[in-house]
Amino acid sequence: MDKQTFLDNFSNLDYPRKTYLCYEVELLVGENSIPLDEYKGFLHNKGADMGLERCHAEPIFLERMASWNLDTELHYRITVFISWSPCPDCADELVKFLRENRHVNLRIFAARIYDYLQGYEAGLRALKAAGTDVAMMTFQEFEYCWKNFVDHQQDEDESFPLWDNLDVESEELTKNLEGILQNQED
DNA sequence: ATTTTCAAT
Repeated sequence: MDKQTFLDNFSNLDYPRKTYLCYEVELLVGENSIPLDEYKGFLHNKGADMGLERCHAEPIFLERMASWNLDTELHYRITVFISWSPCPDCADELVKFLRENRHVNLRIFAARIYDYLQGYEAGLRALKAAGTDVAMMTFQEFEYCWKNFVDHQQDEDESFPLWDNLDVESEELTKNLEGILQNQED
């Protein structure tokens, strides 16, 4: 991914009107995990521009996961870094996928909480109930994505240019998320 | 004083 695209979209201080999703897959063998680089990448939602039907990032990702045909006899961990947390509908779709794919374990790190649509809290709780670890991205995850999903070309060692208040915002969002996930109402 | 949310004007 382009540097500026990453910084613009994953900043936890802004409100971009699009969503990027980075993903990677590990094969779990006993206590070991083996990265499967062939299933690593990123995507973004489709807008209504250019006549395309709009689609959130998650359905696109679900389609991609299904196309991998991961071996049902094996066990995988899929890690997702997404700039906006899943909306209620997408959360339901993810839960449905996880119910049908017990060999897949999902972790989601979100840069920001998408709290625009009603029922977003219940959606996030449903994901957690389905066994997904849902957490906010912290410096560690931002830096990890910077190193693993951003193109650096000549500057291989270019360090992650963190922004002011990254940690403050991340901590605040983490508190909000924990409150949402602990709440029993649905 | 401080919006913005997977666009559309």
